Amino acid sequence: MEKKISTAVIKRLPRYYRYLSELLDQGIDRISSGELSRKMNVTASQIRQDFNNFGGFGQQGYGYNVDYLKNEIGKILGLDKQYHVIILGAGNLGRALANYTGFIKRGFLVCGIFDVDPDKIGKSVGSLRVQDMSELGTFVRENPVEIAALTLPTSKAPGVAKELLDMGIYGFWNFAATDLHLPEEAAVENVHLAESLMRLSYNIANIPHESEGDKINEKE
Amino acid sequence: MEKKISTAVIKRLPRYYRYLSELLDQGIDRISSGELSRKMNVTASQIRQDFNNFGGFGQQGYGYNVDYLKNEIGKILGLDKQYHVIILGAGNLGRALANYTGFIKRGFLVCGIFDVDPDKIGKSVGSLRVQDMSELGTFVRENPVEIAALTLPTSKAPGVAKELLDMGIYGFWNFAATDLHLPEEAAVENVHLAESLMRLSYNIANIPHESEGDKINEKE
DNA sequence: TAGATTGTTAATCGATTAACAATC
DNA sequence: TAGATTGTTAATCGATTAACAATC
Repeated sequence: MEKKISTAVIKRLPRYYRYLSELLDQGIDRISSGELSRKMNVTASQIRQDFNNFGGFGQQGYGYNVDYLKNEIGKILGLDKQYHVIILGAGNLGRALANYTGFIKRGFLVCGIFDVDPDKIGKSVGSLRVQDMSELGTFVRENPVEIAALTLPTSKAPGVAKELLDMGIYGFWNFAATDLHLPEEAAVENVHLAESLMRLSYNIANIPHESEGDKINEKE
Repeated sequence: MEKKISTAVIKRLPRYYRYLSELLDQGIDRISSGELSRKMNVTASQIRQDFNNFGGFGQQGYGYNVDYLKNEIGKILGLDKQYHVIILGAGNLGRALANYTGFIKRGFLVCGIFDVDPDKIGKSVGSLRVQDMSELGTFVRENPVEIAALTLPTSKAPGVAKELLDMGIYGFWNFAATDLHLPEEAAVENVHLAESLMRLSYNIANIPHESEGDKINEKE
C-alpha cells in the first residue's frame, strides 16, 4: 500500500521544515513552489514532487499554506512525538549535547548521561549528573528511552550500540568515527565530524578560481 | 581537461579513507574491491568506478595496496595540507570543538576562538583563550586562517560568514541552523544537528516491523 | 471568469550496477 | 601460464527536471 519514500526526499524534508519555520516567523502564511524554489535554491518541480510523495498539501492557483505545510512535514518527520535521549560518553561533545537546550524545544528530552571514567561520574552536566555506565541497564529498564547519542570512543561504540539495541533502544545518534554495524531494524543517524572536515578540506582545495577553466573569459 | 567529479563520489571518499585506515591498523596491506565491498556494504563495481575517477590505483589480478590507496585518497581530499581553524562562538559546541584534539592529528589546527560575551572573553579553552570578536579582523590579518568553524547563534552566522569571506577566508564549517548564502567561491560544509535529529526521528518512526508488509511471511 | 499554481505524467539526466576484455 | 581482479564500456535504475492538464 504505502509506497517507499526515497532517502533523497527524506534528507530534504528537514530543510523544508527549517525554511517553513523561518517563513512563519516572518509572518508569511502562504507560499508557492516557485517562490520557495528561489529562496531555497532548488527547482519548483522538485519541491512539488517531494511534497506529493505524501499527498497534496497545496491548492491550485493558491500555493501552500505555510503553517499547515510545516505541521504536515513535522508529522511526517515524527516531530509531534516526544523522544527520550540518553548520552553515552560525557566527554566534550557529550556534555555539549547535554547542555544544548535547543533540542528539548523540538521534543528531544535528554534524560541521562553515562561514562566509565570515575573522574566524570557524579559531576553535573546541565541539570543531569553523570552516571556510571554500569547503571545503564537499570536505568533503561526503569525509564523510557528511545534514542542513544553515542559520543564515546570509536572502539567502544559498536559494542555499546549492540547492548543498547538488545535493551530495546532502536534510535542511534552516532558521533563516533565508525559504522555501528547494527541490524536494519535499528535507526542510525551518523554525524561523522571527521568526514565532514575531510569534505571541507576537499572543497577548499578545489575551489574554482576565476583564472581557471571555463571562467577564464567570463571576467575582465 | 579535468573532468568534474560528482559530489556523490566525493561524499564517499572520507568513508573509504576511514576503512583503509582501519585496514592499515590491522596490518592488512592489500585488498580487492570485492573484499572491501563486503566490509563496507557497497558494490565492488561502485568502488572501482569511484577510484577510477582519479586514475587507476589498483593492479589487475592483485587488487589495491592499502597504504598507497589510503595516501592517494588522502591527497585527493587535501589531507596532506595544514589548515588553520578559528572557531566563532565559544558556547558548548565551540568549546567542545576547540578541545577536540582528534582534528589536530589530521592537519586541522585550531588557532583561535572568539565570542562577543564578556563572560566568556578571556576564559581559557584548551590551550587557547577566548578573544573578543572585535579582535577578529586584526587576528585574521596577522595569522594564517583557512577555515572558520561557525558555532554562533543562527541569526549571526550569515553576517559573520560574509565578513570572514571578505577577510579572505574561504572555508566554512557551519554548525548554525541556517544556510550561509555565500557566493560559490566559498567552500561550505554544513553540520546541521537539528536536521540530523529530524532524520533520526523519521527513521525511528518508520522502522520496518516484522509484522508489516512484505516481511509478514518471512519469520515464524 | 481569468490567472495562477498545483498535481502528475513524460522526458531527461545522472548515478549505479553489470559485464567483460585487458592485464598483472 | 592460469587465475584473479582491475579498468572501462554498456545496461539499468532512479532521481531530477520539464511540461501541461486539472482545478482552485
